[in-house]
Amino acid sequence: MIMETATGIIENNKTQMRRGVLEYSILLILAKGDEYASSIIQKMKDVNIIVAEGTIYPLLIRLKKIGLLNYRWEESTQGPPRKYYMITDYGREQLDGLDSAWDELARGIETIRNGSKA
Amino acid sequence: MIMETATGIIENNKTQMRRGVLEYSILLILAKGDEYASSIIQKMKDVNIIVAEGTIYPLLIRLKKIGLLNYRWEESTQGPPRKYYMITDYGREQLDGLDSAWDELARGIETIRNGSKA
DNA sequence: TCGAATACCTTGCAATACAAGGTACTGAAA
DNA sequence: TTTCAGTACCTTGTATTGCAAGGTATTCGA
Repeated sequence: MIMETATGIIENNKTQMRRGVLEYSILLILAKGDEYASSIIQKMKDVNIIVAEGTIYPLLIRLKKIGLLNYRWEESTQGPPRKYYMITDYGREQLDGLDSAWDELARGIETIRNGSKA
Repeated sequence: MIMETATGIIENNKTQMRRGVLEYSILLILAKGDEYASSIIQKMKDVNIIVAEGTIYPLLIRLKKIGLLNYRWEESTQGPPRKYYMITDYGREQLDGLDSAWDELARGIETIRNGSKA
């Protein structure tokens, strides 16, 4: 049984909000250059979007499966080999659509926030 | 078995993005004035945030249960009585937190989008 | 009295984020 | 040469939750 506390509501919602943009931000990051899972997690953390490993690995596999991403193995001198993901042409197409979706959502929220008092 | 199609990916993600801001937008709407479920759905649809009835009713009940909302019954000349929801003081407090959470997320996405090419 | 419009609500399914736990490689210290 | 710390990969099980579908009740006009 999980208690819902004051900060819990906020935390919970932050998590919810993040969920919605997970795939979007991964594609955004990979559109700038190839990255491996751990570095994606780090880049997202840098902008306060927290993702767990258990989230990112299955997600990358899924995005690969539906053709948005590909990967290649690359040796590392600092540990085990890294799986570098890259975005496909198809992935870039889809990313365009997600850009629009995000803009639309952001506009929608903005409208509700600032809209006339009825 | 559900096939994932090109538009399906986008649609799916739009849905995902919406999910994250569902509670937030409900609180935003109710912070401006009392509304009943159907009118909330309509107001959200007006800004292209689509919500189903099966989503909103359980959600309003949940938000009431954790103290963010209250409601009162009001007669209608155009059908059955309406359950008008209103935001509580506690709800307003929490809404402040959600405002920040949204701003932070929007900033994060913006940074990833426009950040230096590295 | 029947249907259309409006409004409320519940059930069951499917999607999915994440905590927790696990494997394996490298390099350096003991 | 064994052990440990750091890095990187991955899987399993659980809990949450949005929504399609189905259901009840009220009002009003034909």
